[in-house]
Amino acid sequence: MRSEYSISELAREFGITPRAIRFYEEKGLLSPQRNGSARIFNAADRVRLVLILRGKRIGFSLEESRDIIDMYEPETANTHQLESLLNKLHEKRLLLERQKKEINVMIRDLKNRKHLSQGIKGFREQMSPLSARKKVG
Amino acid sequence: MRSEYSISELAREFGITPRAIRFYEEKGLLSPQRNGSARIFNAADRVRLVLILRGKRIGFSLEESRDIIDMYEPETANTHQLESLLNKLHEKRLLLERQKKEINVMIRDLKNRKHLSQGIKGFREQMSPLSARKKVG
DNA sequence: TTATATATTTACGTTAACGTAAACGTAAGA
DNA sequence: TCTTACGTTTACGTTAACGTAAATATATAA
Repeated sequence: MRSEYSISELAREFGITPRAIRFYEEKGLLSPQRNGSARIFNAADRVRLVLILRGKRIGFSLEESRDIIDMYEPETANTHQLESLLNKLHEKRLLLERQKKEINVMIRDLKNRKHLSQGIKGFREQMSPLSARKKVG
Repeated sequence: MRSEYSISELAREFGITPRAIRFYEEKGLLSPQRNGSARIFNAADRVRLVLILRGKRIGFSLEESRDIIDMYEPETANTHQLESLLNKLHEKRLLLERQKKEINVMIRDLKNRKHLSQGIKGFREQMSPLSARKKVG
């Protein structure tokens, strides 16, 4: 089994450009060895790249992914950091759940076109309690 | 009940800056009336702003939100467009569900730290079927 | 009258995540 | 030897969604 990869091999495999990979290195998320000036990626580098791309799909920035990657490194991972990362993941999940609910609301709205009749009132109470209260005070 | 708002009133109410509102207008998502040079927003403008902000929370770009807003306009909304918007919303929901699943995987991974033992193999089969097949061919 | 708050337009700055191009070196194959 | 494919570094360009600042106008309260 292969354990060394060129930059274009990895790029092809993951459907990204060499430029992207170099960019990740520039940002400190990768640090492959060199053969002269050419980069040589090993299995560990490859895993890091996988984590970067997974992070992207989840909607993490590269900065956030960096933390995740560090957490996957046995040496670096301390319990406190692990907890904080788990918290971030939980928050992200909550965010996704909220977004999903909002989408469901919109889909329902559009399907029965409620907004044409009582939409505005609905919006008021749902999204801007301040203005709803303004009517009273 | 109020039916006209200044730019700063809306800004305060929704916790955004006047600049943001002007920007939305610049992008064609709002087109309030004017009193001389000063903008005057009515109830309909307000609803559009609500939709913009809802779109943002869902994770839509302003361009995408523009479509949504148009869809909420009785005159503009034709059945075909409505269908396509619903499709976009469904896709977005699918994306969110996929992201949630990936997050759950990461949380589980981190909790029992599976990646330390069989992590790399797991990644291969899960994320890069091409390379998994490469081992055979 | 001066200060304060509000409004406008114009325009340059900022962050993220690369894209794109230039200028160059190297190795393999026809 | 010429082309092709791959690699490098440097550096400017791009999109999105505003932030920030400057210069200006207007109204109102002290």
